[in-house]
This record gives sequence, structure tokens and C-alpha cells, in this order.
Amino acid sequence: MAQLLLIEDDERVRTALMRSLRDLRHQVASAPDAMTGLRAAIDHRPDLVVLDLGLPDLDGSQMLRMLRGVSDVPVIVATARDDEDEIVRVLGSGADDYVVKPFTAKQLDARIQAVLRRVGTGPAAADPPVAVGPLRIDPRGRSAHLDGRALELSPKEFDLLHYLAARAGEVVAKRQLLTDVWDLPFGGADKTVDVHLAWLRRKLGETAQAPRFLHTVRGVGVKLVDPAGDAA
Amino acid sequence: MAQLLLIEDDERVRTALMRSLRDLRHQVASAPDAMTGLRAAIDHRPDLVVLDLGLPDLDGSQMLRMLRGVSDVPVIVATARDDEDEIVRVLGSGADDYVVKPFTAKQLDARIQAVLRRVGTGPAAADPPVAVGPLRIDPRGRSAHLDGRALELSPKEFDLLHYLAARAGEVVAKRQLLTDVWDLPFGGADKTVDVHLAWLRRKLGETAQAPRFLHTVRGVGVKLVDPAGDAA
DNA sequence: CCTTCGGGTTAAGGCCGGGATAAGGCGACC
DNA sequence: GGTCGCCTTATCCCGGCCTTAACCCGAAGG
Repeated sequence: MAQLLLIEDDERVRTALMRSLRDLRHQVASAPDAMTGLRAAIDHRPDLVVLDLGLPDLDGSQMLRMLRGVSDVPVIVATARDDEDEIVRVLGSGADDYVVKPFTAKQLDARIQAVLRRVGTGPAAADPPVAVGPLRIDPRGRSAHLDGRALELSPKEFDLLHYLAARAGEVVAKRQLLTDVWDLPFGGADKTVDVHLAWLRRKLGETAQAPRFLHTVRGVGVKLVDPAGDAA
Repeated sequence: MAQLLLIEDDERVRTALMRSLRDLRHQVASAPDAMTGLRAAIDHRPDLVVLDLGLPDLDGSQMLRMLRGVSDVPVIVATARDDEDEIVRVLGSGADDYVVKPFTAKQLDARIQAVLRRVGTGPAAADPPVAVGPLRIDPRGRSAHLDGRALELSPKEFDLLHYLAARAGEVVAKRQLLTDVWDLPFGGADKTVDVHLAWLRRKLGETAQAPRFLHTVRGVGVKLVDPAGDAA
């Protein structure tokens, strides 16, 4: 959803984060050190930079100043330990937000969305409403309407519906839902997804036998389709 | 579907895998050791590298770092034994995924598809829809349409139809179908294929005596052809 | 002309994935 | 501290799907 630049020296963390952020629909470039990161920031013009503190070649505040010299791209810093002084210093140097390790990709994504919305730049700033046939979903207001009538959804139900609606027509595996919606990259029981789907179906006024939006694809997952559209 | 580089020292395994991966529509180059592999990675610029651990001349993590020095090509490592430490170490060194021997070509292909889709590079990232005459197949939504009308297919039926449609005009042996669609490289009864073909024919509105799409070639296998096209 | 073999079709049975409901735990809010 | 809503987990059930088997037909070959 947004062009990101990830500056992180630990290769393990870097590749894992890139992977997860791409799953969450971002375009991600990365750099292992400050100098490469600066060059990438100049070349790629990202919407936002995620900057790990404790880089080998430059300290965080210096790096921030150099970044700011290049552009006014918003920056989220990631700190290893919960060092209040450093956080204060870094926020004073122009960082827009911070996250403390360890954190999940979903948590970071939430910060990214918030920062982009606040600064009002980048594609993710919009977080646009989704419409699938008679179903309208407004992420900003966390409200959903079906045929003009408001749906009363629990938090998880809303997230699930939003996630599926944003990928309308595409089959999504339950495990994928557990990682992206539930933020459980490893554990978690598929059954939980089934239950929430059942609740959603009830509120959407449909049954599993006569689905309107939520079609289960046996052995694979579920997909949300426009009942009127031909494209399934 | 993608340009692969297979680095594997055991010649028997290497040739078998190359053959299977080519059956699954990949272009495969191979190398028997780390140094040849590095050169091939530089020369061929593959979309993805499949790297066997336990090469004679270099250990896995070293090899990974050198590969990463050459390019940011995604890597899937194949490990002989289920050594958790080694897997963790290797994933930390930048591998994108791993498979444990013994594995089937289909299992490896599934990993390849997943990795390419995740990193968003390579031709296989798309997993494009297939059209053969009036028959349209959408792998993302796992839906198939004939003359604009949706087909209700079971999971195996869909996989089978998709596999044949992606190879339209080409005769495929039943044994090949058992390995690539059923993932049964050794056992399995050809009859199962026959039964599924019969079901498919029924749903496609054709009979074996008057075939429209599915033509059996006695003693060899089946092929799916465009009824309108001259190419048979 | 008869045998053999590959393929087509239908039926039966077992397995497994998914639907539904209920109960329990947990945190939030009051 | 109490109450309420939400999420998770467990259990039961049902139905579809895949496999296997049996029988039939037609073609190829002796």
C-alpha cells in the first residue's frame, strides 16, 4: 500500500520484516546500514522510512539528521531496548514515531498507517473505503453498511470483513487470516476463523449453504465476492 | 514459469529435480557446487535459487551470504535432515524458505510459488488466469467459467483442469498427473485419474465419444484442446 | 474370430473439512 | 468489585469428496 524503506542491520530481522510487510501489501526496499540507507532514500523516494537504531556505522540521531537533510520523509524508529532517553532524543531529532523490539509486523503496520495518515502523504494516507456490490466498508470510521443499513460488527469481525473485502474475488487461506488479521504468525486454531465467519455470515444475512458474499473454498480458504459481479 | 537455479551436488537428485521442475513449467539451470552455482547466479540472473545444504566446498550460511552479495535473489534451501538449529540459522542468513528432504517436486513448487508471490518478483508472481477457447480459469479465485457460466468444481477437479489448461494442446500422461496434481510420485492408481476426467467431462458438457476439450490419446494420456483452434 | 488390454462409467464406502452451538476465560468499562 | 461483551476452545454433526471396486465397451493384435 505504501513505498517503504527499511534500514536494519540484522539480516534476520530485515528479511523477516520485509516478508511480512509485503504480505501486508507494502512495497519494501531495505538497506543494512546507514550509508546504503541514505542512498536508497535518495534513489527510491519512499513514503516512509523504518529506521533501526544501533546501526554499525552511524548513531540514530546523526542518521535522522542526514535523512532529514535528504527529504522530509516521515520516519519510524525501531529501538532494541526500552531506553526512554534515547526515544526522547530521537523524537526530538525529527522521528515521527517509534516501536520497541520485539514487535510484530502488524504492530509496525499500525504505526505506519497512523503516521502516514497524520502527515497526509503516501498512498496509505487514504486508507480508502472499500465497496463490494451492496457492501460498503469505511476503515476510517470502522463502519460497514449493507444495502445502506449499518452493520453492528465486533472488532475482529470488522477487521476480517475489511481484509476479505479488500481482496475481493481472491481466495485467502485461514492461516493467512490468522497471521494478517489475528496477528498470530505461528500458533492459532483455524476453527477460530470458522466461528467468526459464521458470525459474519449471520450478520450479512446469509448462510453457508446459500452464500451471498462469503464463499468457502473447500480445502483452501474463503473468498468474498460481489454477488452481482460475473468475476468470481 | 520462472527461471530457477538449482544448486545440488548429488547428480541423481539434481537431474531428477530438474526434470520434474521442467515438467512444472520452470526453466531450470543447475550447478553441482557452490562456486559453479555462484557463477551461474551471476550469469543467468535467476528468479529464484534452490540451494542444497551440505555442498562439498562451502557451508550453507557462507554460501547464502555470497549469494546475497551477488544479488537479492530469493533462496529456498533444501536440508537433508530436520535440523532445527541449522534451519533457524539459515533462515537468519537470509533464506526465504526451506524444504526438508525427501520432498516431492510438487511440494517444492508450492514453496517456489509462495516465495515468488511474496517477494513480488519473477513471472510466477502473477499466477495468471488461463483461457482456452470459451474456457476461462482463474487460479487466484479458484473459479472456472465456461461460456460465461461458472463451473462448480471440486478441489481436485479444479487442479486437474487448471493443470491441463495451462498445457493446452499437449498430451499429458496419467502418471504425470498423479505426480504433479495428486502429488503421488510413486503409488496411486491411474483409475483415479479416469474417474476425475469423467466427472470433468460431465461438468464440461461433453462425453468421451464426442469430446470438446478433453481428448484422450489411447496408450499415452490426455490433452485439453481449444475446440475452435486448429492446433490439436 | 477370439483374446487382451486400455479406457469409460457408475456405485459404494470411508475420511476429513467445515458448520453450528455452547461454555469458559479474559479484559474493558462502569 | 461487578457486569458485560468479545474471543477462544470444545463438541457434535453433516455433507462433500476422493478412492476403490466392479462391470462394460471398443480397439488392437494374434
